[in-house]
Amino acid sequence: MMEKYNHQKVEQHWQVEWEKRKVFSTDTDLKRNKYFIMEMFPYPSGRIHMGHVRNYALGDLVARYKKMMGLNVLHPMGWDAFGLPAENAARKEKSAPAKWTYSNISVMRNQLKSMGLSIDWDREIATCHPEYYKHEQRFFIELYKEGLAYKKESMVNWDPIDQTVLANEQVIDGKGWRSGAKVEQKNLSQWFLKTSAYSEELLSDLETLDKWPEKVKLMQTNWIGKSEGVEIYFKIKKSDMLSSEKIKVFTTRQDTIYGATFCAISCDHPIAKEISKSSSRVKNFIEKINKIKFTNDDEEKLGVDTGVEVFHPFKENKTIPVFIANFVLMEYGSGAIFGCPAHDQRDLDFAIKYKLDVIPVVRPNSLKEEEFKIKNEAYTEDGLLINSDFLNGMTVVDAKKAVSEKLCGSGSANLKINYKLRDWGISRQRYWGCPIPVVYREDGEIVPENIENLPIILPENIDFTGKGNPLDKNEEWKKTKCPITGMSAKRETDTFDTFFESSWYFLRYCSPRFKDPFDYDSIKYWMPVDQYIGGIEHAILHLLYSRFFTKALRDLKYFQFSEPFSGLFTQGMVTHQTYRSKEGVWLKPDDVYFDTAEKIYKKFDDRKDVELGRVEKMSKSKFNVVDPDSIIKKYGADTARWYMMSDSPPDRDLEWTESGIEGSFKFINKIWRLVVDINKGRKIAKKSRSNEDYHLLRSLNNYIEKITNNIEGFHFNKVIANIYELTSIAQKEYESKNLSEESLSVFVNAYVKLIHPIIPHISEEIWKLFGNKGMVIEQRWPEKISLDSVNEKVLVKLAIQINGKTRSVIEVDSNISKEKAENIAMKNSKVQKYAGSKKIKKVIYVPNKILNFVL
RNA sequence: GGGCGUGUGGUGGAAUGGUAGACACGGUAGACUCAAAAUCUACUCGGUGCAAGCCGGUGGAGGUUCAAAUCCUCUCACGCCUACCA
Repeated sequence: MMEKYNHQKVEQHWQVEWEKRKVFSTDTDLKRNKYFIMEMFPYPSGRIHMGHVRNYALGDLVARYKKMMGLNVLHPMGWDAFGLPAENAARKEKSAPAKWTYSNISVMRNQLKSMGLSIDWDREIATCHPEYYKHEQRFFIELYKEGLAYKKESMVNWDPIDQTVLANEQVIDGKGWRSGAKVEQKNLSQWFLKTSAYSEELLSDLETLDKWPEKVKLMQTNWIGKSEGVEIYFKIKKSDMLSSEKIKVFTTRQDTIYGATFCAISCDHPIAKEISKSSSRVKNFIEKINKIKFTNDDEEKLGVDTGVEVFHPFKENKTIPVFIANFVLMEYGSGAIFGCPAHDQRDLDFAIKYKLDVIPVVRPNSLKEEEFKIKNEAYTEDGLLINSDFLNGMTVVDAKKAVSEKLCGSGSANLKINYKLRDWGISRQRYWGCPIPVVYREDGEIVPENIENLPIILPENIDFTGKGNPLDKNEEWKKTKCPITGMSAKRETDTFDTFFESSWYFLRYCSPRFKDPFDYDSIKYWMPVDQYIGGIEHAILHLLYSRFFTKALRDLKYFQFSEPFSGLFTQGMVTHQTYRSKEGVWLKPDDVYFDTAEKIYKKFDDRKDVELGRVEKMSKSKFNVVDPDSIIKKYGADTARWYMMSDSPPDRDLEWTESGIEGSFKFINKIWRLVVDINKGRKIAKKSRSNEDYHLLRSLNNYIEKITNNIEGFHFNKVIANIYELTSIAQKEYESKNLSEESLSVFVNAYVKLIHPIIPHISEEIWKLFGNKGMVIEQRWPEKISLDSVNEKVLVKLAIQINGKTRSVIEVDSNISKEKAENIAMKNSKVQKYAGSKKIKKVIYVPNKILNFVL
């Protein structure tokens, strides 16, 4: 009886061996080409989940493959270690955030190691370590000095009971997630980074990222939101209420200026504030809007006529009313618009409600002017100008140009490019984050710390029993001196947004223990990252901030390149079936069973019917989580890795099924049985090759090519299919033919390398079983073996079609000529039957694929 | 409202203009076994036929082509992102 494959023993053995022999340690080596691959680093929540397993299995496959291709591979790992959960745990379990975080890291590090990843653990970093965050404090000071970091008033979500600032996702239905109190908007002075200074570059450089998914680039493009238009100044008709003389309005549809029947400004517009001082009607309206802003998110348009009027820029003596409207945003453009109801749906809705004029000024090309009427739908398409004086008859494009020229020429407008992208607010009123290195002096001055004084370390003696930010209450820590004058001062108690840490960690991997932020030569050698792999949920924020950071650090002269990640891959989620009771309560998979008689799922306890929920992303609240740790223990890391690659393409969602993992497990064991068998058999086999061997060897060559191409193309599910096929061929050939010792060894030696990137442990074990020296991971990726195959023709299947419909399949020599193929096909009975005496009009021949007779 | 994506067997998915359903899961039957598990073998899109085969078939309707899951037009459904961005 054959010994069963013991995955626990084997996997542990090779993990120890790899570590002992420092196989994955890397160093700068200018003589070799580098390959920098990394996956998004995890938040140390306590345990890894299946999403991590998929992410790291994917990356590890590529990393091992590239290493075997002879590249100098850097594959590091770290921890995104600051964040709110550590503080929540501190409040709940009375454990210090640092202690909680480091203990989670050590658990998760072991879990990741049990996956058998080819990580250079010597480069491990944790962002909560002062030796990491001191560098970003330095960046902040340098950015501040360059004017790229600044302070301004900004609204935050404020929980009045917990006395704390809430993140957007902590506000549920306008209430604090923990206290349930109604969330208020509070104006706080906060730190910002000037991402907007790089809007244009962030947008235009997307074009250089040809190894990024189009989808991600599109999402970033939309987020940056460039729009070209004009700022028009509307002169205000003399009014007692106002000191301002004009209202600045941004538009991209200056061509519709003759259709303007009102102007609208935001509630937060300075003019609105000024009017509200003298008009109680306006004041009441603004207060009402501010109240319903966060409770009522439906899009009802509300406005109030301010009584102020402005002059139309082209129609002499014609005035239009100025409204304050809830749909005009202060944060975009100039916080004021002109309303052209005929050609903007929002303006039309507003005009109908407040009985304002609707003047159509663009008509569709297909309709005459008399036929064209605006009812409840604004016309936003292209067309020809009407009712517009000197613009009549022009196209939209020409009219835009004509209006811009005339208005700019007279000084009543400027060309203007607007971006939706706003500056990045980085202040968080939190303890567990990187302290912002500035002090507030007694005399009111804000002074950045001296770089020599860094790091500003988080205090350890903290009290989490109270409300609010513990740093703010820590008088001892807050008390300091001005680094320049020595005058007494107080520390900034806000900490950085955790996206700050993740915006540059890839750079730190290049020289993780260097005294300064970066060792220039290391950065120059390793950067940019060749392949970055992670979830699509970071398509905008993390990836955009990292791109911004890279450009900002470049401008601080740390290096010369502009983009951090030349290749990006976004993998899909891991999903799982959900179950719910008739009452709609989520059920654990263990609590339900399949009743084979009734063909329905039922609950164990009360035998009631169970409804199959949707297949959804694994989440604790839906009870559809599978724990990687127990899977790895039960089936082994190779099985888990194999399953992660099988079935679904890596960019799509992968559905976790019990039968799927079982199937993978069976296959791993099948591989083992087969190679053990072959190893025994080869010892009594004939020595050298004969005709019988060629089918196996030719298949091997064929699959070396397929597998290599599929790895290069990230078609890992197809790689899996290829290996299934190749294994099955090997098994059949071995059992049915008298193969030689030489070809069996050649086959297994290549096979073991082909499977290595996916299932490295069993691959090493087979390598050893066959008496080889060293390790598979140190070998070169297999190339096709040379075959003196002259003695056997390569036969291919050729489909014979009549009028494009396949009627027969013949086997021919792969390099057969068209004429020869035709001759053979013509004798085919099927062709005789269908073609008969009919005339053949045309013959289409695609070598090795089809031969089509058109009748 | 806007943008993007996806629709192929019982299921996950192959095929990116050239034999639709590779490979896997599940299922059915058989071999081995006292029995079960494991393993191995065969079959598994629908219709029809003893069979060789024939017919239909990639959400739906048209079109281009010798040939369409693939390209074009319209349409339906689902998913994701985003949202009063002037």
